[in-house]
Amino acid sequence: MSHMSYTRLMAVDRDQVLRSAAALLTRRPTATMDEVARAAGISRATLHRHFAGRDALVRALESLGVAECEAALDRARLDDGPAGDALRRLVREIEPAAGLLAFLYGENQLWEDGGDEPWARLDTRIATVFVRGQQGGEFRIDLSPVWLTEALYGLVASCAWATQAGRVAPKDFTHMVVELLLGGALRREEA
Amino acid sequence: MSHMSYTRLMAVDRDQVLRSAAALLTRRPTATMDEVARAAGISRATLHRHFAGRDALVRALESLGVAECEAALDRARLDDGPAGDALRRLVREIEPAAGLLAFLYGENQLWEDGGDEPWARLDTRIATVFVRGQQGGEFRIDLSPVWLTEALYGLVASCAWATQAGRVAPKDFTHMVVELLLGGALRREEA
DNA sequence: CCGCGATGAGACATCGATGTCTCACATGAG
DNA sequence: CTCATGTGAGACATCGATGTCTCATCGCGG
Repeated sequence: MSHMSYTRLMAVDRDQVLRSAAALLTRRPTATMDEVARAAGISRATLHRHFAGRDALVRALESLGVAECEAALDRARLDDGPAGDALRRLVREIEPAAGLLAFLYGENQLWEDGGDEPWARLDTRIATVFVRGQQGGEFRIDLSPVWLTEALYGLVASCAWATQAGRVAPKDFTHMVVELLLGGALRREEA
Repeated sequence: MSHMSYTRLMAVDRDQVLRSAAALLTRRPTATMDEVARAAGISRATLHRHFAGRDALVRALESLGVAECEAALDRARLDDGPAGDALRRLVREIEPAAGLLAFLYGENQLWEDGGDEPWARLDTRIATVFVRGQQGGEFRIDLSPVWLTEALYGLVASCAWATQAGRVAPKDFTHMVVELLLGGALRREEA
């Protein structure tokens, strides 16, 4: 069976190529197809056999990012317990994908026409947590769920970049993002 | 005097070109030099007479952004009164430059080697406010001033993009940024 | 051993953006 | 009026990245 031989002889794992591409493009968003190939340990020709072009590669990375986010959302069990705790779990689960997310976040700002189709479901699921927190009296209602969702993406990306630049310790990632998003910079009143 | 004639005959104002370039690149970061020229109402040749190349243009925009930020910091009187109020004034004063800042913020993430020279002084001035707030017991101390500074940039850029995408009302810009940065999503205890 | 299929290396054309140049035109100073 | 200067329009070469192609090689199954 051709499928059998394909599976067995394919020396390079498509998913593995995708991972290394994500790792490289996270650090250098403008990396060349040739650099991506070398980073994956394959030739440019083989890379092009897996992904028709740069657009296809980026779209594949987008799918990967969306999938990892969906998985993180699932693991975070957003509907359980207090919304604040749900958010903490979400950021903790999403941290491993933060670099990839930051790359895709920056990439999306380059496209005038919002190609947001793959992200719509994700946005909705996240915004739902904020809505739940607001309705339960846990979150303030003067910050719209849409903005809170956007701010979450922004803080994750910012912290990922700051981490890569050495301005934030990797071990503090979750704490910095979640505590700022939930509690803000002000000290809580010692009531 | 050649200087006289230069000043009087120069139909296009260099600063005006810079402004329109900022406005365009804020919306479409990948805009062509030709598009930038047309947006400024001049030809590509004239644009190139003012700025040696795209790099020079971007660097000029960076200088403009830094200058506007410095001016905003001055107007905000960061050393006066409670640090929280200083932050509110800062975001309010910086809002007009938010689009340009967002463009430059995204642009900086594309360059592997941090060309942070122009921003260092700015970062320091902003971080100083957070330090002051922490020392005065106004801000929590588990979020580093460096991260808070980075988060401020990130939230400003995120809100600028969200505003452009129609996900946040322009009139809410300052409130959304400053309230999230200072207070976070959680409701304050009704102590 | 033979042959198939995947790979690597490289040549090649293409394409978009950029930088440079020339030339004609318009406007204001003298 | 005449000339100088800034400008617009366009041609032109260049450069980097990309997409496509060919060919030799290697590894494994038959």
